[in-house]
Amino acid sequence: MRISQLFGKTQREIPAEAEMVSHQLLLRTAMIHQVAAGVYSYLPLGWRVLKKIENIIRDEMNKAGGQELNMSVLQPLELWQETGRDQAFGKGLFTLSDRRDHKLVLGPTHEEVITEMVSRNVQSYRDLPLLLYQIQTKFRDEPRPRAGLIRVREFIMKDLYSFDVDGNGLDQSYNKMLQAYQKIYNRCGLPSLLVEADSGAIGGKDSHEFMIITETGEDEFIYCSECDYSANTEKAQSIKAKLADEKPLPREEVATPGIATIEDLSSFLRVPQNKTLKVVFYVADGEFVIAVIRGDIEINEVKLKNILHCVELRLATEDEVNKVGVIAGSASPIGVSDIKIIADESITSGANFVAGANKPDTHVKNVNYPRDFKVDLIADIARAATGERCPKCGSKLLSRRGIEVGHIFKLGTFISGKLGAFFTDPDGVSHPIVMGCYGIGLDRLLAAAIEQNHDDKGIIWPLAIAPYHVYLCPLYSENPQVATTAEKLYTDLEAQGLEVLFDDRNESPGVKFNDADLLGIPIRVTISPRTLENNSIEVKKRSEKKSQLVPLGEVTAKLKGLVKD
RNA sequence: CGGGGUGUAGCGCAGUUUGGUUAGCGCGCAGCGUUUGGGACGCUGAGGUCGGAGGUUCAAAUCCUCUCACCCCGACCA
Repeated sequence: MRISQLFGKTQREIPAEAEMVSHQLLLRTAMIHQVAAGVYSYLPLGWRVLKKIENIIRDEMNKAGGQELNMSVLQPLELWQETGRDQAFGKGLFTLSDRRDHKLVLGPTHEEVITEMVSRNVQSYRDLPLLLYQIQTKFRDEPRPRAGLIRVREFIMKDLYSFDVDGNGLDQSYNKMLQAYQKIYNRCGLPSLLVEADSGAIGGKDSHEFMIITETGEDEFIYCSECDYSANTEKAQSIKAKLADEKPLPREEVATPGIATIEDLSSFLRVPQNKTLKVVFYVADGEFVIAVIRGDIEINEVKLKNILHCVELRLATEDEVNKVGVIAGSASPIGVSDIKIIADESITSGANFVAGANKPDTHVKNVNYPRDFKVDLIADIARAATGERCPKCGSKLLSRRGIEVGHIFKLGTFISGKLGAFFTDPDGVSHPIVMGCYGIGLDRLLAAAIEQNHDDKGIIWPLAIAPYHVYLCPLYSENPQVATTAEKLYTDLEAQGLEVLFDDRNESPGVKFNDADLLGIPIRVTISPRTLENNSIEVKKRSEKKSQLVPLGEVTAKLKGLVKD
């Protein structure tokens, strides 16, 4: 490709709206163009990268035994109502009405559609197992699209669905996918990490995410310093150090004027934060709920949501809190009887906590559970944190940030059961098909690749997903020898199957080199009168500082070798 | 949805507080010339509904009201 013909121009300046590096670079290299919040178009360069990622994924899916198909983007809302997942997805579903006022959704995922289709085509255990997938645009009306391609409302996903006769079969399919995913990330040049995850709105039991580690990632995960345990923070089991037992003392009210936060309370009363109780108000599907946890620990709302089996969980508003009659800032589970109270396990060890008094500007010392208050349920609703003990081996836990670039789920039978996808076993007995689903967001993987592979000059593409292999960069191209050498090399390299971006512009060396670095093409080939004096050209890898002169006769072979590595 | 912010040329910005002539600057773009191993220079030129609507005023990018879009922080997730 000649740069002079390429649609899309590089930009010197960082677009004001872009904060994340991948977002900035995607815009500066003209790989994407924003159409609306969380909606982007791809320009040729970006689309090439996406296609490379797509082909790697397709190849690995096929190798794992997957069959590619393509399903409709439009889906009847009724199908979602049958599984109840219209509720779970809630406002995230893009819905529309047709001319007959039939409600349709733009597919955010395809469990319903594929299961319905599978139910018509699978009757016997002999038809199973099945691995079916597609690579297709998905729509989710995200509450907050952000960071360029990291979180968008329209995105390209590879979604594979597995259908098995039993849990054993599901485990095998799941493992196949797990390994295929690892191969995909490796082939893309992106080391990934497998972490345990919550299954969220998709549903199901076991679930793992694939993380690409970057400090700017939006997900935090916990991992063990010794063993292989790792989990998304929202999923990670939290094992808090137990507090020493003490003799329970009599309750005692203290005035705490103007004290509303745990930090203030702790310093005002000179009590460590882990000797206080924190109370947080939520509304779960319309029901007011109180969560109680030790003052030094954060509540994990994903766990809380799962325990409450609710669809929507949000913090209660001030009005709602007032209406219920608890006093924000001095709230307390003491004496509360008609509201559901969920408490974290952390309140069961230690004694003589400081808690609110449900009176303005007043707290209570020496509060003890269960002596002083009752709860409806004790559970792990705590956010795991660095420094805690590993639930598997007891070693110290650490945390890192990353970008979730893949997520796999053991769905089980809850969708097939509801949609009537059954098979008959060898004994003639009917069973629901056991399902799994496996997703990769291609756009996000692209963004993550940049997030992980860049320097202050621009992108450093891993060879396998680079838009082009070679940046052909003639300097002083009005020099006839430079021009003819460049043209010939361009033709030769393309004939050899190398993908060449030919900077045929009449620009200064600085402009060309800077664009080469910005675009991040893995190999740069410079031709100038200076190199031609030595009957050679200069070859430089984007990932390295050094360059080397290569005799003209050896260039093609040399570059072919570099691209193979 | 709650909190914070920004909308002026393709991009980055100034001007808005304190209303006042033809709305500026840099980059980029077009033409000509000189240049060229890390974002060259000169000259000439094109390019604007100042996000939108309404209002106040002799006069609005600037003040008021409403509205839209986008970005950032939280709930969501590939």
